[in-house]
Amino acid sequence: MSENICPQNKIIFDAERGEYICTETGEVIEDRVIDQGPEWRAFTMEEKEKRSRVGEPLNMAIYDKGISTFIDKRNKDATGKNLSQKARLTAIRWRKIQAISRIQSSRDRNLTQAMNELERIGNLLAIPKVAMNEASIIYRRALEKGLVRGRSIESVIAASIYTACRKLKIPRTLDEIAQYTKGDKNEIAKIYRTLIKELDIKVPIADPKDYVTRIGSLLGLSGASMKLAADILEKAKHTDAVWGRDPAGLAAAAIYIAGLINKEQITQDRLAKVAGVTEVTIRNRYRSIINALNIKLKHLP
DNA sequence: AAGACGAAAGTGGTTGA
DNA sequence: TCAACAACTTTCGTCTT
Repeated sequence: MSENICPQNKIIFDAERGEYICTETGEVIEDRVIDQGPEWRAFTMEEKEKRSRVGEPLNMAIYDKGISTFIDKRNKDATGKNLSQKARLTAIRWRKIQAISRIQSSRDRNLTQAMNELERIGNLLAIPKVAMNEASIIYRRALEKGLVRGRSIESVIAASIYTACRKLKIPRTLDEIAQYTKGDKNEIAKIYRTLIKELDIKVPIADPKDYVTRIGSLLGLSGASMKLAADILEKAKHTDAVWGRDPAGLAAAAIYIAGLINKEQITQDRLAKVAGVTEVTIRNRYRSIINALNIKLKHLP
C-alpha cells in the first residue's frame, strides 16, 4: 500500500488518529486504519488460537509419549531388574532423542509464535523493515540465551522491537509499543534492560531531536519551526536542562518554544497528547530550556 | 471560555545501606 | 529488605488572553 508513495522508513503511524503519515511531506498515506485494527488483532488472535489448537494435540502426543514411556536414569526394567548392556545403550539413545526432539519442537513453536507477534505489532506501528529484522535477530539471540523462559513471548518481542528501534534511532516510545501488548510498559522496560545487558547491545542515547520531526509532523508544524526546535535542542544539549530528561518531553518543549518564536503557536494540550507527556512536564522543560539558553520571550520574569 | 501557570500531593521504579 | 530519591503525573485553584 504505502511503499509506493514513500520510502518505508519515512512513514509513521499516528495511533491517536489512526493514520499513516509521511514524516517528510506530512501527507496522510492511509487513514481509518484503526477501523481495521481490531479485526486485524482479532484475526491474529484467532489464528493464534487456531494454531495452538493444531499445535496442542501434537504437543500432547509428544509429551504423552515422553511421559508414558519415560526413560529414567535408573537403568532398571519394570520389574526392577537391571537392564542388559545392550538395552542400557538403547535406553541412552532414546533419552537423547527424547531430549533433543523436545527442545527443538518447543524452540520452533516459540519462534513461530514470536514471529507472528512481531509481524502483528510491527504492522500496527508501521515499524520499518530494517527494524523488524533487527528485532527478530535480537529475539533469536534472547531465545538462545534462555532469556525468554519465564517471560511472555509477547513481552519479549515487544522489548525486542523497542530495542531495535532504539538501536536504529527510530523514534517509538515504550508506551506506543506497550499499547498493543497485554503486558504493561514497565514489564517491557525491564526486559529491554535485560536484553541490553545480557546480549551486550549498544544503544545510542535517545536524542530528543529524533522526536521533533515525528511530533512536529503529527501536528502539522512547518519545516522552519521544526528546524528551530532542533536547533534549540542542539544548543541545550550540554546543559542541565536536558540531562536525564524524557526526550519526548524535551522535544515537545522545544517545539512549543519554536512555535512561540515563529508565531505558530501550538497549545500545550495538543502537544502533550501527541508527545505522550503531560502539560506540566512540557512547562517544566520549557522553563528550564529557556533559562539554560537565556531565550527572551515577552512574558518572562 | 480556553489556555497557561505552578503548587502540592501521588506514583512506581531504582538505588544504596 | 526498605527507605530515600528522581522524574514524571494528577489534580486543582488562579491568572491571562
